[in-house]
Amino acid sequence: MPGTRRKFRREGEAQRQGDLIEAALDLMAEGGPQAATVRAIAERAGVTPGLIRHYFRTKEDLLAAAYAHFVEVMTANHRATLDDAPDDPLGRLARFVTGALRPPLTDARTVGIWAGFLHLVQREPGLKQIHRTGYRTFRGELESLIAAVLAAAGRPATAAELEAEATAVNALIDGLWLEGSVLPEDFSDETLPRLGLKKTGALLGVRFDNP
Amino acid sequence: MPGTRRKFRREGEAQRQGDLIEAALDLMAEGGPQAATVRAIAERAGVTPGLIRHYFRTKEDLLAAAYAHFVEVMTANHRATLDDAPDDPLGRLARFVTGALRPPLTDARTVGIWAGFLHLVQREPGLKQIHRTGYRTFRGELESLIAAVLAAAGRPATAAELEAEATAVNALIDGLWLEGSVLPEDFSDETLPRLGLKKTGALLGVRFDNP
DNA sequence: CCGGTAATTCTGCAAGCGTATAATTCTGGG
DNA sequence: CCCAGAATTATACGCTTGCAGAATTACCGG
Repeated sequence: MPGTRRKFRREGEAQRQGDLIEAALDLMAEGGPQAATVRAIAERAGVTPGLIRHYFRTKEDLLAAAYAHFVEVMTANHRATLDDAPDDPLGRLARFVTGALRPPLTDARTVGIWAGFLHLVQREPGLKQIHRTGYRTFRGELESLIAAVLAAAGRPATAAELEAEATAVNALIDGLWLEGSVLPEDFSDETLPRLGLKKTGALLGVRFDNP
Repeated sequence: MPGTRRKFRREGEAQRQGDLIEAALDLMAEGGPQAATVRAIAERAGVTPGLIRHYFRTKEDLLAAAYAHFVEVMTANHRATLDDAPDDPLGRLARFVTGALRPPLTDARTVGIWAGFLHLVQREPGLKQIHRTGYRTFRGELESLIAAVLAAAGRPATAAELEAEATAVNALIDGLWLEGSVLPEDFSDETLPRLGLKKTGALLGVRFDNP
């Protein structure tokens, strides 16, 4: 009975690669590295396992591509935060901070993917480089936003001071990101952005008037 | 040739369980869940795989015990931070914050274990409970330290204010813990505790005089 | 010094893993 | 309309995994 073979439709390379990457990220978010098996990824993408090797030389290649995509999307989302931002430095920093503490940047999926990849990122130099670049970009954006705020407040800062301020605000955001993602039931929707904004003000010695 | 069988020494239950737990945590820190296989754990503990089943009903049981131990040790280390602390509220909070940002509480091993267990903790209610309890303990300690500092400064806080302050300081510590552990080469030994202390002061509106 | 027993090792198994490759089926260009 | 070639599925292999149970060995009490 030759009719038992599964029907399929041909899709473009970009589409299939994208589906596989998305499936890999979903599984990594839900169950960590253990859940992101070749067979599970293929099934989630609506495809048989063999196809993965047609688009990626190895599973590790697929995971590397997935991580790169993840970092790119995160960076783009952070940037998009400033799309409809006002012109004044305080307003821009406020958008950036609050945006970082709302979905899709702060949620269980994001931290799940982050944790799932952590060991792979530490081990593979290629992934570590991707991680560093993404981190530096975020950090640089934060630093220039803070520089503008301090300058507007008439308190220009040296490079070292600026670095310290950015590290602290960065840590505050990361910590709230972590807590809000791991224990989401402890924080209702807007408490995280509000708290992040208020305490960023405390760190920098400025006041954000408008919520 | 019956002499090929491996020599061994009998150890007490506590000793062997402890060795297995330590081995599991080491492997989890180094390579995540993928590395913490039954065979690898046994080898690291200097034992054959079968013995694990003599002391733990299943691998999951061993991992749960390992995670519980990990949380206990972390909690004990946080407490020990206050052992030789001064009496004044500012000094006590300073000890707590700086202690949390130094080894063995802040290092690559700790965050590796934390990330390695994350998905298991989210999935298994038992582990989630252990995590919550550890988190609440840390958080409670921080809250009472902050309460004492604010009271001494003549600025007593409501429960809600206190909770917000503790959440923020907690986030700052967590964020610095994360960055310092994942990118240790970016922070020399004492910058993390110093920065944490200074910025905790900024968050609470107090000054820590003595470094 | 010796037997009983619990700690430990050894061997084996079924399932799942990533990968390789052969066999099919869809689809666009003539 | 059809056929060439690429996209996709199917099958198979060797390895690793967690788990189970039988076989052995170290140690304690007499």
